[in-house]
Amino acid sequence: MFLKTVGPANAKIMIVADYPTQEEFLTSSPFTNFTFNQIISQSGINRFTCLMTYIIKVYPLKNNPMSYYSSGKFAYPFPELKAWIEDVKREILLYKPNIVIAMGKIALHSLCGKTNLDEFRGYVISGLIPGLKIISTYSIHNINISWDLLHIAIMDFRKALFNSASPESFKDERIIEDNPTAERFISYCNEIIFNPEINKVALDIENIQPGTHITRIGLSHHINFGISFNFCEGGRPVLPPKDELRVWEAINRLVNHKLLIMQNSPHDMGTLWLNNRILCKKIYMDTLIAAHVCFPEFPRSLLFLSSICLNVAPWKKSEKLNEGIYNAIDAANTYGIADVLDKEIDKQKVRKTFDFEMSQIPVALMLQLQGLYVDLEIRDILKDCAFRTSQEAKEGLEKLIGKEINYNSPKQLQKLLYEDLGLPIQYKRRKQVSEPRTPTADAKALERLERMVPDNPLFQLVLIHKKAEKLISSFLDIELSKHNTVHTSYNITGATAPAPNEVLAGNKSFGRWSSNKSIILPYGSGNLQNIPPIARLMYTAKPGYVFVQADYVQAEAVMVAHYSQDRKLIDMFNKSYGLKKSERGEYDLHKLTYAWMYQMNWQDVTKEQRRIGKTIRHATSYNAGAGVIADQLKCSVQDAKYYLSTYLAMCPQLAVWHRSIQNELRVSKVLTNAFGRKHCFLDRWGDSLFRSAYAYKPQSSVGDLLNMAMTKFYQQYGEEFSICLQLHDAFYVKIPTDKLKVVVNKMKECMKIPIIVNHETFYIDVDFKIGDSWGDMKEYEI
DNA sequence: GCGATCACGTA
DNA sequence: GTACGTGATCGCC
Repeated sequence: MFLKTVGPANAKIMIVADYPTQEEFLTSSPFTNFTFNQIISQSGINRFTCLMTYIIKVYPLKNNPMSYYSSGKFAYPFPELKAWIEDVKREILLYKPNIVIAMGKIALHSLCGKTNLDEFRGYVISGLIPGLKIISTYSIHNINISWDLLHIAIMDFRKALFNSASPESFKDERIIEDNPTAERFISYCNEIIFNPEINKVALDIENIQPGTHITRIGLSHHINFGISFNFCEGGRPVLPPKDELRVWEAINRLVNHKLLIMQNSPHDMGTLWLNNRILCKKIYMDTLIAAHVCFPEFPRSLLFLSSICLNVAPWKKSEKLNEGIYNAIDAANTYGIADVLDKEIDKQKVRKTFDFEMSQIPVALMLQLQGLYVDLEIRDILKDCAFRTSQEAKEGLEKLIGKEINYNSPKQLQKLLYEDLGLPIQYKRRKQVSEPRTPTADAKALERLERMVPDNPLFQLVLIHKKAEKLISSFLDIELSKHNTVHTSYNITGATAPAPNEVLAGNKSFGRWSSNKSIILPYGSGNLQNIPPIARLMYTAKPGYVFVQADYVQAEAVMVAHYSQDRKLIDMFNKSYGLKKSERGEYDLHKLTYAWMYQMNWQDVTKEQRRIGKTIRHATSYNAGAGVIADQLKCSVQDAKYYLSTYLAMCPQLAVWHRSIQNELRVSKVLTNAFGRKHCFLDRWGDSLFRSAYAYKPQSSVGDLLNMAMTKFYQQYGEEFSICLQLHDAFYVKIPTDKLKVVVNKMKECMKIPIIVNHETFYIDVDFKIGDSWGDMKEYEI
C-alpha cells in the first residue's frame, strides 16, 4: 500500500516531501505529523489549497531512505524509487502548480538533480521539468533532529507562498560588471562619489589565504548592480603599480565619502588597512551584526541571509561562476540584505542594540591588529618545564603498566582502563535520559576512578601527562608574528560556527564576544579568551609598562540576585558596593552562602566550607543537578543532593525565578536582558531550553555591560591608553607605569554603568589588578 | 584530505 | 549548569 497524492487539482503550490513518518504511513494519513502542521500553519499557507505528495511513498525500511539507492550517492535509485520519481514528475506536469516546495534532499535531487541542500535551500530555482519553479527546504526528519530548522522552513514556505502567485520565474535584471577596466572602475567610483542621491555603498573584498593580499574588490550601490575589480591574475598584478595606485586612490576617496555596508567588516577593514592603509571610518551597517541583532539564533552567512531576505538566484563558488561575477553579486546582495535588515531592525525595535554592536567594531578591530606581546624566554622556560613534566609522567606510566600507549587517544585510554585493567566503565553525562550512554575516559572519569581505587598513582599520572601535553600543544607551542605577538579575531556577534552539514549548527550567541584565530594575522592559537593561568605568564608588558585588569566583581551573581529578587543578597551587594577589598571581609559571598545555609556565623566558615558555598551557588543559579555538583566538589552524589536541598531551602526565590523564566518563555520565546538585548529561543520545550534561558539574562547582561564600558573607554581614551584584552567580564589595558593612577580612575569612571532590573537601579563593583605579566596580577587598591 | 568525535581550556 | 574555540585521533573517501 502506498500513500497517494492529496489535494486539489488546481493547486498553485505543490509540496513534495522525501518520505512519510511511520505514523503517517501506518494510518494512511499523509502530511499530518506535528512538525509539518507547525510549518504550514505558521507560514500562512492554507493546506487545503496545496497538492501534497511524497517521493518515497512508504515508510522506508529501517527508517533509512538511502536504502532505495544502490550506492550512498543519489545517482543510482532502485527501480521502485525510479518509478515513484517519475510518478511525481507526471503529476507535476499534469497539475502544473506555480511552485513546488521540495522538502528534503531526496525531493531536491529527484526534481532538480542537485545534491547540496544547504546551497539551494530557500532559493527559487528551476528544476528538471522545464519552466517549473522549485524551492527546497529541510525535511521533516532534519527538523525533528534540529528544532532550529523549523523556523527556517517556515520562512521558506512563506517565500514559496509569495512566489506562488504566478508560474513566471522571476527575472534577474541585475547588471554585473565582472571585469571592468581600471578607467571604468575609477569612473564608477567617481560617479558614486559625486551623485548626491547615493549615500551608501556595499563593499566586499576577496583575498588570497594565507596572507592578506587583496585580489578583488566588489562594489554595489543597488541590489541590481554589482561591479568587481580584479587586481590579480594568476598570482600576478594585472596593472603596473602606478595604475593600480590610481584604483586604490579612487577606492580610498569612495570610502571616505560614502557610508559603507559590509559583511563582517572587521575582516575587510583590517585587510584594507594592513595592505593599503585605507581606513574605513564611515560604516553604515555590518550585515553580520544586523543579522545577529535581528536573528541571533540563525546562521549569518551571505548565502543564508540572501535566502531569507531576497528573492534572487543562488550563487555559490561551486557553481563555477567566475570569481568576478561571484564577488560582484556578493556586493550587490550585501546591499540588498542591508535594506531588508534595516527595516527589520526598526520592526523589531532593536536599533539600540544594533547601534551598540556597531560601536564595538573599532575596538574589536584595533585589538585584532595590535595583538598581544609574548616574552620568548618565558615561553621557552614554560615549554621546557611542561615537557619535562609530561615526560616524567609518561615514564612513570610506562613502568606502571609496562607498555606505551597514546594518552591523547580516548580510544586507547578507554581500552587500557576498561578492558586491560577491568575498571568500572565511566559514562558521559547525558542531556536526556533517553540518550544512549557513552563511555568516557575524560578527566572527570579519571578522578572518579581515583576515588574508587585509592593509592593507585595511575590516574594522577595520566592526568598530569595529559594536562602538560594540552598546555604545550594548545597554548605554548604557537606560531608568533615577527614582532612576537599573537593575534585573535574578536567576534562581536559571538559564535562563528558555520553549518557543519545539512543540519545547521545552532547559532546561540548571548551577546558576549567570542574570539578565534585571526585570518588576517594568523599567529597564536587564536582564542585569547581561554588561556590557562600558567600560560598567561608569557604575556608580559614591556619594561616601564604595566597591565591593568579591571573586572566586574561577582557580576553574574549580582545579576542573578536581582533577577531572582533575593533581598538578602541584594542588600549584601548594596552594602559592600564601593568598599575596598580589605573592608569586604564580612561580605564574602561564598562564606555567607554557607553560613546562611547552616545558620552559622560567617567567621566560623572554613576554607572547605567556603568552597562548597561557592560551588553550590554558582551551580544552582543555572539549575545544575547533584551529579555535576558532586563532580565539582569531588564528593558523593548523596552529599551533593543534601547540599542542594539545603541551599534551595535557604534560597526559595531561585526556584520562583526559574519558574518565571519558564512562564516568560510560554508567553513568547523572546527574552530581553537588562540592556534590551533580545534573544529568541528556538529549542524544543524542555529542560535544555530552560537551562539555556536561565543563563541568558545574567550572562548576556554582564557581557553587554563589559562591552559598553570597554567601548566607552576606547572612544574616550583609546588613543592615549591601549586596551589589550577582553575576557567577558574584565578588560585589560597596557600603560606606562607612571600613568597608573590616572588610568585606573578613568577605567573606573567608564565602568560605572547603572543597571535596572525589576525597577531597581544598581551598579556592579569593579576590582583592579596590576602586573608586569598577565599571569602574575596583584590586587590594586586606589 | 576532510569531518566527526572526544577532550579540555576560559568566563 | 551555560557560553565559546582549538587540537588530536580516527574512520571514511
